[in-house]
Order: sequence, then C-alpha cells, then structure tokens
Amino acid sequence: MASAHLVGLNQAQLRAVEHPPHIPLQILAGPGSGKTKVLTSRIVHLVTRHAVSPSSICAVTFTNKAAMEMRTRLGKMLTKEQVRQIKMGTFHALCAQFLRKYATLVGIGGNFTVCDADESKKIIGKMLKESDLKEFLKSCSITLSEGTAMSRISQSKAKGLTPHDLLDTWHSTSHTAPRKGKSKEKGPSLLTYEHLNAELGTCNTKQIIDYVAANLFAQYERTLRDNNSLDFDDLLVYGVKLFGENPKVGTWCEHVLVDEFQDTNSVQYELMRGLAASSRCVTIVGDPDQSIYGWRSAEVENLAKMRRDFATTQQIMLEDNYRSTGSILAVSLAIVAQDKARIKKTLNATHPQGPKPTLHCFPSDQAEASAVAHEVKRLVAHMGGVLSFDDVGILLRYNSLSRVFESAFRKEGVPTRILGGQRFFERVEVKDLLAYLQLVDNPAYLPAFGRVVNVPARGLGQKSIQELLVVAGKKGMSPLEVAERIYEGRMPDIKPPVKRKIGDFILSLKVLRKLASEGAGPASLIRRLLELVQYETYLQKTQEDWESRWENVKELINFASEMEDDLGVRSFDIESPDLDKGEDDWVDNGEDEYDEEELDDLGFAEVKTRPEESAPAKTEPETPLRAFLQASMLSTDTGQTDEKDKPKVTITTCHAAKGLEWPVVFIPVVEEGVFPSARAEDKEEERRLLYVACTRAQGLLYLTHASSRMMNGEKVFKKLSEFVSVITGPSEVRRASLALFSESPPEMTYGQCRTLASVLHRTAVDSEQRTKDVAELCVLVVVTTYGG
DNA sequence: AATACCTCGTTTTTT
DNA sequence: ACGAGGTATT
Repeated sequence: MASAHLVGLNQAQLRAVEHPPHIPLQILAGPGSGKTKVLTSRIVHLVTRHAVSPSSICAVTFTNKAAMEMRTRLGKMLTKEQVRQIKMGTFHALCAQFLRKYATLVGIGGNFTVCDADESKKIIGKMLKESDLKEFLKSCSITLSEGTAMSRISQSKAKGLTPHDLLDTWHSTSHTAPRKGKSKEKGPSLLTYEHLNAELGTCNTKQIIDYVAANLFAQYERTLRDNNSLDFDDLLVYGVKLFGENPKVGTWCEHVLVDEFQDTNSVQYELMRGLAASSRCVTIVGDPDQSIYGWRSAEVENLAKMRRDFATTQQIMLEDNYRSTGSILAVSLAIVAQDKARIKKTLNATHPQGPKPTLHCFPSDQAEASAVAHEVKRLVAHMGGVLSFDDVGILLRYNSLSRVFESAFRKEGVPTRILGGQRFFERVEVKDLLAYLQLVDNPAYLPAFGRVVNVPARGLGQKSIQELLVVAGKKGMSPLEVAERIYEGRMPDIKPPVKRKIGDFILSLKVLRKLASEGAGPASLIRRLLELVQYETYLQKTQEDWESRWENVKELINFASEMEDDLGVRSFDIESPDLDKGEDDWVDNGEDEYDEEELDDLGFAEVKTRPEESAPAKTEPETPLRAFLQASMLSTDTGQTDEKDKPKVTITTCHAAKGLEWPVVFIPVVEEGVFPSARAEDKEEERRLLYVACTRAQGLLYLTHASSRMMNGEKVFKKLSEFVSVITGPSEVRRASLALFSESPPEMTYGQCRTLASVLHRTAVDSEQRTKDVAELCVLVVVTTYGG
C-alpha cells in the first residue's frame, strides 16, 4: 500500500523521494517541477520509512517564508510535534539560533545584536568620513563610496576571508616593501594613513583601494565586536566556526536538506558541509538556470564542488513542468537558451500549449502602466469568476519602478499589494522602538544608541553626542554607560548640560532593563516604552502621517505578542549534547552589570562586552526579548495587515517572486538598461532573472515595454531588451516566422478560457457571469472614455 | 554656540 | 527615507 506522501509523484520525483538517505543527492529541478513537494515528501519519507528522528533533520530554505510554507505542508503528513522538531529555516536563522545558545564557544556574547545591512552601511560610512582616511583618499584622488566598501567587505566575508587574509594576499601581490610582520602583529589599521601615503607611493589605484578596503574591513570587524554585534555575513561565518571547532554541537544532525542550492555562497556551503560532517547525508535541490543571486556572492559552482566533496553524489533531474502552458515554457526556454555557457536542459510541458505570451510596445511609461491595469480588468471580466485580482502578478526589475504601476492601478480602481517594497522592520517608527529594545538587551550596541539617544528630541545634538562618544572611547566604556554615569553624577557633565537632558532616556532604559531581566515579554516592554518616552505624542508632533505610523507601532505590538504566545511552538529546540560542562547553569549575560559595578572613573574601566576567552562553554537562556529581536532582524515581512477577503494584484520584484507563481504574470519595462540592469555586472544572470520571472506564469504571460519613459524627470527613449529582441528581432522589424509571442493580447474566447481554467485546475467558466462582467466592463470603458 | 528645521538629490536585486 | 547642506531658533 502506497503511503500518502508518495501519492501523485511522477517517476523522477518518486526516485528522488525514495533515494537512499546515505547517498548524497542532487535534485536538479526546473521551475514548476514540484521540487517543494519532493523535498517535503522526502522529509516525510525519512521520518516514516527510515525512522530518522525529526529533531535530527535540518532543512534549509532560502527565505523564512519558504520555511513557514514547508512547515505548513509537512503539517499535513506529520504530527505537529514532529514538524516542530525539524530544524528548519534559512542558513542565517539557523546559525542565529545555535549562536545564541553556544555564543561563548566562539567568543561572543549571547546577547549579541544582529546588525542589519543599513546599520552596517552607516558604520562604514562613518569610518570613511574619518579625517585621515578621507584626506588620504582625496590625496590619491580616489572616491570610495560606502556602498562599494560595504559590498567588498561583504563579499570577502561570504568567501570566508578575514582582513588578515586580504592583507596577506595584498602583500604577496603588491610591489611595495612588505610590512607583513609589523602589520600582522599590530592589526592592520593601526597604521595611520599618513604612514600609508609614504608606503603606498608606488602602488596603483587598484592596489591602494584593495589596501584601504582591507583596513576598513579590519576596523569594521573591530567595531562590530566592540558592539557585541554580528552582521548577516557574520551569522554564517561564526556558524561555520561554531560547527567546525565544536563537532559535538552538530552531532544531532543526521540529514541536511538544502533548497535553492544554486543560490548558496561559499560560507553557506561550508556550513552545509559542517552540518553533514558526521552523517554525510545531504540532499540538495537546485537549478543553475535559476541562479540569480551572484551579486550576493552566490556560487553555482557549489553544485560541482559538492560532487567533488561528496564523491558518491547522484543526480536526479526533474524536467516535467506542472505549472505553465506550453507556449509560456517555449518563450522562457528561448530566453534562457541564449546563454551560451548554459548546460542544456529541458522542460517538458504537461499542460496544453495555451495562448501565446503577449509582447507589446507602448509609447510611454504611463501608457504602459495604464494599459496593464486595463488588461487586468479585462481578463478578470472575461474569465467569468475564474480569475480574481489575486491571480495577477506584476514582476518588476526593481522596486522603484512600481510607482507608475501603483498609481495607474489606483486610477483604474484595481487594488494592489506591494510585496517586499519597504519592509515593515525598516520603517523609522519600528526601527526606533527596536533600537530601544536592542539597547536594553545589549547596552554596547552603538547603532541603537545613536539612533534613539535623541528620539524624541531631547536637545542632544551632534556635538553633545560626539563628545559623549569621545569620552566613552577614552574610558573604554559604552556611551550608554557614560551617559548613565553623567546622569547619576558619578562623572562630570559635558559642556552643554547633557545631564539635564538625558534623564528620561536613562530612566526609561533602566525601567525596561529591569522588566526585561524579570522576563517581561516584548509586547509589554514596548507598551511600557511607549508610555515612558511619550512616543505617540512624539509621532503626532513630528510626523504628518502619524496615524498610519501609529498603526505600525500597534502592528509591532501584535507581532510581539504573537511571539510571546507561540514561543517554543514555532521554533525547534536545540538539545544539549554532552559538552564537557554542565549545560544547565547559565552565564551572567551582562544585564545586571550596571547595578553592581564599582569602577574607578579615572582608571581603565573594563567593559565586559566580550565573554572571557577562558570561560567554560555554557549555554545562555533565550529570553523572550532576545527571541523577538532576532526574529525582527531576520524577518522580511511587509507587515501589511492583509484583509484576506479583498483580492489584490501583487506588485513585486523578479527577485522576490522566486518560488512564487501566478495564473497571470506581467513583466513590464523589458527594456535595455533594465533587463539587463545598467548596473549589473553579470549579463547572463540578468537573463536568468527574466527566465525566472517568465516561469512564474501559469496561464498568461505579458512582456511589455515603452519606447519612451520618464527617468529622473527626463524623457528617455528606450529600446526593447536584447534578451527578447535577440529572439524576435527588434520591435520595428519583428519576424513573424519566430512567432513565440503575439503582439496583441489573447481575445479570451471561450476556448481559451476553458484551457486556462484547466491549467489552473479550476472549475469551468461561468458563462453567465462572464457575459455580465464583460458587459459591465464595456459600460465602464464607455463611461470613462466619453463621460469623464 | 548648539540645536532645530528646512530643502535637495539619491535609491537594483535581499538574508 | 536619509544624508548633506543651508538658515532660523534656542
């Protein structure tokens, strides 16, 4: 008798699910080939047929959303408890969880704060503004933006390189006299840039930038460590360190499954290897054609690397597509096949051919957007209740292109939802409140201090804060600590009377810290915080749109209370292996330090932002606040309280659309400079991005472009993307012979509608409703065209 | 003298 | 939305 989890699988899928657990497996799965189904079924199979304990399975997804999705799917085949025990999440989230517990093993504090990309960038920005470096760069007439510096650092980290590695490479390739010994000992950026000026006299620009970047990297790392903070890359780097140096921490792992493997970077690969170190059981799912994160240091080569490292690796291809019509697949393949270096693969349509994708050019961006909105309305009307606005996706190359479409849809009265636009946790009001809480949990975290020390405005400007930082630096204390002492009169006040102004700030933090140490949940902490600093009044006074911002604050409280409720239900446990020490006693995490410290104001007071190197390995308890902060930092939610009852057209980026599908997909702005993006370094990756976008469509696909478009207030003439024109010929002389596309949208005849309904596995078109809807639409068109 | 408030230009893709 | 840059206000 076949088990439920094997029902409805095709031959290849079945082979993948039943593949022996101990033989490493690569599942090369084209879009729409049922990879998620295979992955979940394989997990179920491991648990039910091979008696693998759910708690010893590690399933890595690309986003937290994908993890939730997988949990839901597994919930239909396994018990709630079994699903909970599976260690599932992104590489980042998994690492964060383990690092919380075993922070001391890698020499960091368990109350580390996750530093988001924004704050990382600000840290780099500050370093670049330091006068000696600024002058040095100016003297070499080199411009180095914080963005480029940041991405260089991030790329190094993603490869697992340290500042020392970079400097070593630099010294061995540069022609200047090596100062290797000296700089290694003292730490690279102890050299002043005046010094460098003399040293680097003979270097070319690239070498200088390399050197500066390595120095910035070193300085940046020190800053993060001083702030007891890990950035996104650090979560992975320290994760590798944790599992690499402490094999026992990973012994629970019997099987690792990695989704979207083509988008993993070197460090993530090492992490996978580390997790699989003892069992050697690895299952990965990936598709080289869908590799679109090279800009984030993803390496498709990991597929080959895995075959080398796990010599017995076997491959299974999933080439049957269950998502799209034949003509959509034909267009998609025609686009991606232009990549000359691509390994030939195919996609077999299981659905009928369907209407041809539409390729249409409009005179302007405005015309394009409103035509798309119109077409959406026409389709919904013609499908007689089979299609709703929920079934339409607008996939854009980047977020800022969405403006035109948002307003066009608004004009047409079509509701939209923006997926992954400005993220919820990026909003100022949310970030302000989070910063307060971060400071409560980790007093050393400077970005949070800088953000809220004068929010609401307390009359503390740049000068006062700068001085505070200088004093803190001199004393080796955190600025918060200095502020606290000034307030308590245990330290002389700084010129502009800081003492008087900072009172409510210090008191608020004290109250919150006390509550948090008593185990108060994040929701109650936020509520208390709002009272303490009068945040609502502050919003009303300073923000025009304070009402919607206050809604976001309430939403944050909701999120926090949800977390309080299902803490321990949503996330897995980490069982303590018998590390050498007692795992139940826990370390003082530094939260009470302020009450008991007796330090000499003039002496070199020591801050314990770092645990003692010699401290025995102990594990830290997860406080509700800490769990909340971590979830917030790793979340990508938009926080939009979606009224589920109201269907909306989704507007999102091609990147964010990965793994999603819609019955109808529009890909607008398919133009040179956008596909590929003018800034893109890897043209083939951009081509694959368009391929990924096309393959999101189930029934209907539209590519549109405009011959002119407003950009930065200027009218610019645009050409059709070469990714498309190479197939069709340029729009002026489009070749009919290669008619993969149609220039006009499908008429939506009964036949076409029936085909569409069958592709979507939906019940047939209601002809009565169709007639009614179409009639209504016509009236509307007449009214809006001639009436207004 | 420090801080507050205003305007401007900039913004690929995301854990 | 956030800096940089200016001017007005404390």
